[in-house]
Amino acid sequence: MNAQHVDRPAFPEGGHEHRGCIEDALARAEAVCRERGARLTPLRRRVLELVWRSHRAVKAYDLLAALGDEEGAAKPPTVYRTLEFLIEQGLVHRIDSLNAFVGCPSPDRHHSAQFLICGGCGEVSEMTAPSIDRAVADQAAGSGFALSRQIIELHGKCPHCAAPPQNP
Amino acid sequence: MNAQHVDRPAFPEGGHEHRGCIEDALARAEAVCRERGARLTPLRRRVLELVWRSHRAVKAYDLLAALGDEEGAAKPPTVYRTLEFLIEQGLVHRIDSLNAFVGCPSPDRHHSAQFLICGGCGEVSEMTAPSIDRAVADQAAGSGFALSRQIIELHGKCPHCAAPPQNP
DNA sequence: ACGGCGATGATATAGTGTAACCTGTTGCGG
DNA sequence: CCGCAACAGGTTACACTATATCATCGCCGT
Repeated sequence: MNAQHVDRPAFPEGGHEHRGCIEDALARAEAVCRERGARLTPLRRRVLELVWRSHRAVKAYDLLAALGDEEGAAKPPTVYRTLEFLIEQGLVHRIDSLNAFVGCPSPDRHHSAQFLICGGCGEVSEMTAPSIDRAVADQAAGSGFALSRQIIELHGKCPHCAAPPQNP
Repeated sequence: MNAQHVDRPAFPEGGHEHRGCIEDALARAEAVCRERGARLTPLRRRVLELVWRSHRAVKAYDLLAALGDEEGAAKPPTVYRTLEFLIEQGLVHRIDSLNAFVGCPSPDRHHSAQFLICGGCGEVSEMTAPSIDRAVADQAAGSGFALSRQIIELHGKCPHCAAPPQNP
């Protein structure tokens, strides 16, 4: 079995074979949609692939441009509708502080998510930290607040960008 | 001494005397700016007052409209520059998930903040929860991530909106 | 074939934010 | 007083983000 997504490193090495990431993401998307009876149409598949072109968050209008390059130019509603579907299915997350979108590495299970966003390389790493969830849930409950959705986006520098560029 | 801002309730009662909130906010702003040598000009003061008209997050273009109503119509850059100043001084926070702005009840001290955002009445409550800060800092450190800014916006229902409308 | 439905296309417009440049004011040193 | 620097604010124009609305297409079941 392939349990790669369980202990994925927070930020992949620069030289990693990214094609594998894309293929894995598409395979998981196929599986998830088949299981749920959701239709992963060619357009949706293509947009998901474009989102996964990097580990950075992608802007809607960059997707638009990328789609326009290859076939009949897409229009904004097409892209936003497609993203809406992908988000509903948990295949993509929206990063509010960037107005941008990033692929979810584990769409097969429901999960809360926190995002580490590197200001250097722009890469985004998703994590699910029970300790954060617990602290948040406790605080909300303590205020009598009925929590429905948490947005946690942490900006800073990833290990590669924070490290001084000197070599060993 | 007035220690009201220390144990402020998460969401004020509907019938509270809001004029006091505004006055307090303006007084704190005056004090903070005087202390730092920052200039709280009439425009900045007016915008801050408009932000504090409610405990909801205010959109930039609503501020724009409110300013336009009363004097020579303001233009977007004016509002955004003013908000930028207020944010730099910690007098206002930006709520990224709403593209909107809310007054900070305790601008006198540096603090991380988490926001409870009610989907019912739209009110926003700021809190500083050390337990959340700690969990976040631990997780970031565990990933080798150098944290610089955290965005934590919690959506749900405030106690007044979550409670069934029945009476005792 | 027909109707219904979901996906996509097309047009238009609303909402959010910034770049670039200019003007006025303030305070300070010469 | 003059000139300068620094900053606040004004103006124009534009870029970017997002949604409303209506039309079309293709698929599926009857």
